Amino acid sequence: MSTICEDCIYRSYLFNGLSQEEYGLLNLSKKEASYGKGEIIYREGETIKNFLYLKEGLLKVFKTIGKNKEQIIGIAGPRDFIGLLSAFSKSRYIYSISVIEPSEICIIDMKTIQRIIQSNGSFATTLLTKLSQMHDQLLETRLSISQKNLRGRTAYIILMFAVEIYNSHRFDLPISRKEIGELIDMRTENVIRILSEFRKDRIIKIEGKNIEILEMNRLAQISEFG
Amino acid sequence: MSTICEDCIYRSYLFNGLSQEEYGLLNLSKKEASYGKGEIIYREGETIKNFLYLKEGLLKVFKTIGKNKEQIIGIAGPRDFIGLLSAFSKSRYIYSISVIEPSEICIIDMKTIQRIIQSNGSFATTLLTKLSQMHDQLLETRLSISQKNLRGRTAYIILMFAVEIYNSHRFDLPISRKEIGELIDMRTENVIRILSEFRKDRIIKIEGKNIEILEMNRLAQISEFG
DNA sequence: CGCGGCTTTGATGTTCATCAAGTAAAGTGG
DNA sequence: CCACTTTACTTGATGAACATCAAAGCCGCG
Repeated sequence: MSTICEDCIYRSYLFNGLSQEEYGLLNLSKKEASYGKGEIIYREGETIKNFLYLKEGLLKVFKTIGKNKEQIIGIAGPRDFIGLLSAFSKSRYIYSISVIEPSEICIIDMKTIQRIIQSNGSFATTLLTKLSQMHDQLLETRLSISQKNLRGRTAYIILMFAVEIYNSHRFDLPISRKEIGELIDMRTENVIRILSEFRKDRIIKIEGKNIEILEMNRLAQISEFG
Repeated sequence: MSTICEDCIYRSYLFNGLSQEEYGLLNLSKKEASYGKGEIIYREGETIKNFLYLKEGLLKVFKTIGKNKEQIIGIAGPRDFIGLLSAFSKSRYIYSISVIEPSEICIIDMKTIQRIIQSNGSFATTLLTKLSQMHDQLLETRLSISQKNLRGRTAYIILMFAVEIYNSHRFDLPISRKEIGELIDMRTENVIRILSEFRKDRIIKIEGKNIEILEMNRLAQISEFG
């Protein structure tokens, strides 16, 4: 029950305006796959063969450092391209990807993408734009985090989930306290401590994984500089 | 006394294998400019009109944070593309660039680049690769720095200058202690303190701006972890 | 020659990591 | 399904790493 790319409601604008022939290539190459919580989609070091597009779900992009330690680079959500970061610069992935929430992924052969780049200049330009935007944002996030103190980082990450991922002032944290720490360079203990502080200060309500933001403005201020 | 791109000995491999017509476009559009120490090439926020290529010299890529505070993102050297980071994702620069060492820059109209992307798929692919590599390395550097303690960061930056920029175990630091701090997220005082430690431990010789690495291996170990 | 920015060292304070210890929750195998 | 093990969560106490403050010498530049 595979959708035809031309008619796909999840389709990224990246694939708008292709020729009939190019859509044909896409449909021929394209596969779809479902992944469950905790599954690894690929590991750092594996050869890149495909171009991956996340239709639905939530993923974690990370690196393994030493033993039992992970550095989380970012969270990928619906309509994100995955592995695009290394797809053109390396032959092997530089980060690993695992599933946070059940995900639907479109898989397109890299050779097909290469062929479309060759035949379609607008596609190439749009891809350049997309890639640049992703990289910009990742770097921006890192620079931003490294400037903030722990309270600022914690506020920042709560806002990220509320605004960018769930678009709601109330949501369930999809990751553990430990993983939050790995994402914003903090120890687990401090993530917990500061979340508790925010609760005591009545900036958020928090019960297990569930978070409700009570004072958006104060949170934004703490994130900005607190 | 402008060189023709086809014959340019500084030419990046990015421009290899263009057609006669495409070289024609390049030569028509291309300008060259010299900049002296301390000059600002462009500021964060300015509209992007050109594609810049550094033939010779050394530049500093940075962001202004608050008042009198800068975050240095990286150092650009010969054969680097400048502003490529924002060129495709934004209409305005997101970082500023200033000159550390006298520089020679090639200036090509963005429209010309766009036209070549349209007409030449290989060029598009190579550009995608180049852009990805630059971004990868920047992000990698940031992640790396954030994992290290201050001694590790200081060792890392000395090695970066020695290996990537000057390719020599003896060189003059092109930037101030303060700027080193802005590059690797440290206070000026701590940069100085740790450089002094390294001297006392006979890992480096240091006299003003001049640095000589005495124990490359120990420095590498400290950078790696310690 | 004097002002402002860079460099250096020492003293002090704050922030955050680490250690420890206990409870709760979630897998796992019999 | 229950006992068991592991992993996540939480709080407090302690110490190390780093920022901040202060003061003085140096250097380049108008």
